[in-house]
Amino acid sequence: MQPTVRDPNPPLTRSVEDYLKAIYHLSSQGGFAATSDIAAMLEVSPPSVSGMVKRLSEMGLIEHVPYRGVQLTSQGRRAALRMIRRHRILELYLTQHLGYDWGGVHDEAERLEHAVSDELIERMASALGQPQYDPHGDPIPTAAGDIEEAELVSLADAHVGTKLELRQVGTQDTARLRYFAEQGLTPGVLLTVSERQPFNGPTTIALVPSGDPRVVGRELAQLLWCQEIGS
Amino acid sequence: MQPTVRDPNPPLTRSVEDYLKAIYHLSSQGGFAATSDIAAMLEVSPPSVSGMVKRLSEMGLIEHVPYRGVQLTSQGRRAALRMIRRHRILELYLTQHLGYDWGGVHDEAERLEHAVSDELIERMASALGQPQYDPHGDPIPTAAGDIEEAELVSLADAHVGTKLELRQVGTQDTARLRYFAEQGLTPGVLLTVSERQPFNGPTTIALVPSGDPRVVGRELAQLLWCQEIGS
DNA sequence: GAAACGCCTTAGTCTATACTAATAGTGAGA
DNA sequence: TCTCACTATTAGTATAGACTAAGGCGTTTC
Ligand SMILES: [Mn+2]
Ligand SMILES: [Mn+2]
Ligand SMILES: [Mn+2]
Ligand SMILES: [Mn+2]
Repeated sequence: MQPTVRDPNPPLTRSVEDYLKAIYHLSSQGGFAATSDIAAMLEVSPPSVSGMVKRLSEMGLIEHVPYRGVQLTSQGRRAALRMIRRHRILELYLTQHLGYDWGGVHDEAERLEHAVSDELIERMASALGQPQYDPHGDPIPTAAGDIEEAELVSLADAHVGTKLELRQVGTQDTARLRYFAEQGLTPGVLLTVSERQPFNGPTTIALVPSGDPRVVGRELAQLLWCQEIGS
Repeated sequence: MQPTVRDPNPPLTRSVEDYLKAIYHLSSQGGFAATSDIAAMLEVSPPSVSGMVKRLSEMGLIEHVPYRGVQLTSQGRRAALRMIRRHRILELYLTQHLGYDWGGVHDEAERLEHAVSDELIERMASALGQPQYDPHGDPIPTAAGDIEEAELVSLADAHVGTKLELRQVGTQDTARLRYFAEQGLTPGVLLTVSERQPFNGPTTIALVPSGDPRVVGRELAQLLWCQEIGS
């Protein structure tokens, strides 16, 4: 009788699961997730992130390059996609079957995603007819862990007349980020492309649903990664 | 700017909520909940219970009489009934709307009860038509915290011909408890009263659904608290 | 190439909750 | 009334995860 052996594969905790999701989202555009960005997304202090990063890499869930950032291992990616599947199915189930609106649904899913069993998620998925998109149009990963890669287009390249959802802002520059925020250009915003001036000129857009116009120069437009909203 | 003031009313943790539920169930027959019974119910060690008991009484949720046991304060009772409402509505919703059977539903509810919002519970209750009983026939407390007191009758007093659910075993004696367990007489078991001998004689019952007969002497029958199953 | 600034990490602390080992109280029987 | 067996509590330790304060690394700027 040995003095208690540590379980080599303990279930992931709520914190761990939320960190993995944050890292997935922050590194989805191919790079590293920075400590301070993870901290901002999860509303914890940077040292808390450093501490968790150490644990996660010891668990084999992430790869850490000191002072650079982190990336998910394939094991970490699998775990992150599992949580994203749960989150998105929950959001859809709550809106479709329990009358939630887009607003309230995210916070509820953020807590429930850690408490539901795989069985419950699959029962909800069945009740929904094996859906592919959540209420916000985001793709739902399959139970096997495959996800439709969103085809993002920079605003500078988007065709005039298309309707877009702003999905990612491709800079970490504080001044630019602050400017985008002032303009109401934050991830999740819907817009239509009104016109574009020739010779690398600015793009004019209209925000949805307000209709407010914005004129965005080419340099900044290249930083705004958008997803076309299906018909 | 003071050095961080402790929130005087932090949300209850999952552990605290489960302790309160356990204490509620163990002391429902009017007495104190014993440390070792709480420990057994929650599958933790007795010292863990002593530790939690100290915290809960500092929070004003229980009253602790050292070496005797604990009882809920009215605040603790309110919190316990809130969890029981959640648990039972969840169990009913999962069976009615998502095809769960009696078996799987309890564990799922045991986790979800801590993660759902009041709003979600009330939406489920609405979808179920403000139900009064869970899938096991247990009464669902109202949102205001009222619960139908189960009218328990001891097997020694139950009328011949009635169908009963065994709800509580009114002893802590190990030998008697062991004997009851051998006989399959544990809380939750369904039975019908077949006959009773006169002059304080034994009661004969039939287990449901197996039909197996049991003959229970008066002394023991007085320890078996049952609830009549409605028509 | 040095200085400065900003981001990242380390060091040290705190809380909640569990555990084991040791001690103390209680009530049933001798 | 005393003893013993059981139960409860205390003491001490561990882990996850958060925090603040302090120090280290790298990039930008001159
Ligand atoms: Mn969401
Ligand atoms: Mn979450
Ligand atoms: Mn249950
Ligand atoms: Mn529970």
